Amino acid sequence: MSDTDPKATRTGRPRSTAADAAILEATRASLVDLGWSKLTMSDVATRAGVAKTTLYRRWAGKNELVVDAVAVLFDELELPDLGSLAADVQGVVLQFAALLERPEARTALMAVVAESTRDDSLRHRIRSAIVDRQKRLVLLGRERAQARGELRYEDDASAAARNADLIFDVIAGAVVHRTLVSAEPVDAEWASGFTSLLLLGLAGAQAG
Amino acid sequence: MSDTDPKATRTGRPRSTAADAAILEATRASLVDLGWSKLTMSDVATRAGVAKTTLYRRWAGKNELVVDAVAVLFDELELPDLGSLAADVQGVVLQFAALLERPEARTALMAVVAESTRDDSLRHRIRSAIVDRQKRLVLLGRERAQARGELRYEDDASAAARNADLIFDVIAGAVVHRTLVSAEPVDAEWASGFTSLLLLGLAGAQAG
DNA sequence: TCCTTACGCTACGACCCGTAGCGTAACTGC
DNA sequence: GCAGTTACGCTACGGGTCGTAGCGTAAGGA
Repeated sequence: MSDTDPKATRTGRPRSTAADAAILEATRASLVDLGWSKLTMSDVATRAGVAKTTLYRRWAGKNELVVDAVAVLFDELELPDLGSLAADVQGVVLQFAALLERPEARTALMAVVAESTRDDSLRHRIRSAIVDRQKRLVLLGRERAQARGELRYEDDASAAARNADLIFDVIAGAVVHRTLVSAEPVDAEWASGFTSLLLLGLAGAQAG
Repeated sequence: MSDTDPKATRTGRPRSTAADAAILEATRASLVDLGWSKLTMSDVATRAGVAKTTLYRRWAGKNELVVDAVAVLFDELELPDLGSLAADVQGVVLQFAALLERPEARTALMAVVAESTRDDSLRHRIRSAIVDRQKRLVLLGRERAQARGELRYEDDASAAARNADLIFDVIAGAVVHRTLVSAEPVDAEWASGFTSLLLLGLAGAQAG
């Protein structure tokens, strides 16, 4: 988690895994009740039933703690095969939107990203704990679409990687912006319109 | 700004407009030097050469102050007519990306959006001070594209409005996500790929 | 049994918050 | 001019959080 030594056989009393779980759970609960800005280390410690010093033995501060506490939420995202690229896109959009409806995710995601603009190590932690876990859905969806014949297999591997990154930023960015900046709901209608735009383009979607 | 009474002829000593400007300037400078999380009201007051109480007479707190301090940056965005829809899209993408390169914008934008998830009045302030000032660019770009014959005029006004909102979220969301979450540069190459995707769609861009 | 590490607890200085109180400054209406 | 009104700078304050240090105790490994 925050250890530098993942598998070293260390002597002494081991860290309490129960405390780990209690702290992360307490952090999510505190995010729901208080939100990012009013969440304090003391409050989390009290909720988790541990001493404040125990938190600081595991995490450097609020930023790192919250990233780890929220990261597990993003593991819930899945990409069931809905039979077509359009259906897959719409499905993942609605799933991601449902995740962003959860108050602990809403308040934490933008906050830690904001912090990460001035903290490289935090940015890397967010990337490995959150961002990369979403990106796999794009890669999986593309594979399926290629197998169905909906998309070509790409020759240039680096161009293909750039393209996957682009699509990832477009999908995730649009949903996040709609939900948190515009602050309007991502419902089936919006997801449908977005999917049309993504697949057909601006002119194509207007014609269709 | 934060006054409820815009034009009433009020008696007494007027608020110092020099102090207003100094405070907002000091806020941006503090954002550059310290970032959102380490910016304090005391620091801003010191930099601006005013008393801390003067800040609180104008703004309820850090959130509102920073929104106003950063909002003016978004007024710099323009949409010169570059002759085609593709060029206009690419132009606005690069402009917005350049804005997000500025450290005061980077660190402030996500932070205030995160705060706004638990503060309705702050969300409205962000909307009127920042978001709506970007949205006009989408409306203007569509008008031009329609005049050129690149896009149809839409019959249903509400559908047209929904569509503009969708496009706005896609463009702004993608650029923000690329810049602040993926933390990779929005250069001409990326802007070009994004524009192709937006105009032609997933399959169309791959073919072109 | 020793050794090592984790834990809970307490206490601490440092800092920031947001407000109150005061005397002074600036502008308006009579 | 002279009141009346509002803004300003300054000081001070209680309340809260931060992150750390020190201590005695608990829980494993050799």
